Amino acid sequence: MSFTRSVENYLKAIYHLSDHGVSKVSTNAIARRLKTKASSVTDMIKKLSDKKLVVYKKYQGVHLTDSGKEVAVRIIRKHRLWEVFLVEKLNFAWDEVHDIAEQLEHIESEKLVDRLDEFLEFPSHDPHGDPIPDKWGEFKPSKKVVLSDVDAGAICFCVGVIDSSAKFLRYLDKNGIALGTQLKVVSREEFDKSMTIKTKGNTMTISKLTADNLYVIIN
Amino acid sequence: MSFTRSVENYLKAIYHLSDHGVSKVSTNAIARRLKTKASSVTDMIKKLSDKKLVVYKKYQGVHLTDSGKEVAVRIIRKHRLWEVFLVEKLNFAWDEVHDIAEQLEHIESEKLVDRLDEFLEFPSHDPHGDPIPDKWGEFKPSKKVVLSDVDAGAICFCVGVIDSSAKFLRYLDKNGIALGTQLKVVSREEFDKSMTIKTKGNTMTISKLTADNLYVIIN
DNA sequence: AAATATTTTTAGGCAAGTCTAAAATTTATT
DNA sequence: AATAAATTTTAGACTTGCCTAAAAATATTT
Repeated sequence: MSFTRSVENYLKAIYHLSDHGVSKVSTNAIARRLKTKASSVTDMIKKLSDKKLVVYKKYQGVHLTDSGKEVAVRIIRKHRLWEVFLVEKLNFAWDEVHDIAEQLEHIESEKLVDRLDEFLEFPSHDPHGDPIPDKWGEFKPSKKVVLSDVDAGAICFCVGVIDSSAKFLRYLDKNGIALGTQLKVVSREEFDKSMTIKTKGNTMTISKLTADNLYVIIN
Repeated sequence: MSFTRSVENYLKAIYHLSDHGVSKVSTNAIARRLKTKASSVTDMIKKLSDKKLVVYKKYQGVHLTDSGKEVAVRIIRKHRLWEVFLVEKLNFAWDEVHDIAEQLEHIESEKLVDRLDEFLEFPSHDPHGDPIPDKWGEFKPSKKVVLSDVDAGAICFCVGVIDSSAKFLRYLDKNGIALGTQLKVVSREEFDKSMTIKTKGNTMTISKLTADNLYVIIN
């Protein structure tokens, strides 16, 4: 099965808007996300419905069928793998890669995707900390959380920031925290909610503000 | 300037058919190459002409303008860089990469192309031995020749075969000749046109038939 | 519950790119 | 030079995906 770029984009949008294909999505929500008009969305939804990629009842919104979900997940897998490639291999910053990955995700070749996956050593998450589905469309269980929610003793790795100001990034850099940095939460201080964490190089205490702005994956 | 995929494909086809944009190309030749109908080609040619990418006179064929040539070369650069990536980094065979590169060549991002070029260490030729234009659209001077045309003393590297039968490829493999293999022509025998060549590993004599079927680039 | 506002759908149109069939032009052949 | 053959162009139609404007359905206020 091969679909047009547009069909793929609609399915991906619906997938994201429906919380992994679970709930129903309104025409307007799709239009907003794809920067198109509601009438265009209605047109396309009818086509998707004919192709059995979504279930549609007039005025009631849509939801993905299993095969629609499958297509969406395949696109997401490609998008995230390409993002890893751009950041890890071509030294792009993690905030530069989205638009390029948006194009690369439509390249058709299963062999290419699998080879890329292998080349990147089967990454479990993209540079934004979002999980990468495997070849069979399965997501690894771990999920992105804010560092301040992590219990003492846990080992995790840094996958993203909320505050992406130059100031904050510089602060992290100075302290040896970067994308992919492994860290262990040594202890948490009840009083001011600060945390002591240990990286490969050193141990340090960070403020609640810092911990609130760091995304990590628990190993 | 950004063009549709279709426009890019037409320009690339015309470039190849016109011997690097030099001579005029007929409607039918383009149709044959793009597996489309002559009438479709006429339609598109008019649009390309409106955009000043080709010069067109009814019934007289087309040729590329400078800006048409520029666009074509940019696509060719991308195509060939991606081919190198697929072969060198993702371990594709050189005869598997064309269709995938055909898709990748349309990805739009100058930064991506330049980073890829750097990542691949500025390759001068693709896996088929065709030269890769640089960032400014300039081709490196060296060109692909048949090994039997190379003078004694010259150092070159293998970039392709004419006979791509399994038998021939196996023979080359057995003798340590592969894509990218450096070799020096030690001497040429007038009598039977055989050649003695030296690779990193060993020195051997090859028949005229073999030398006739190997493409090399002279360093 | 009626009136109003919002959302969604329909109807009709447009641009890109393709097609077939027929007409125009050029090229080759007798 | 006239005719036949091949090439190229025109004319008209189709699909995909988008649009605007108006109508229909649903949701929200009063």
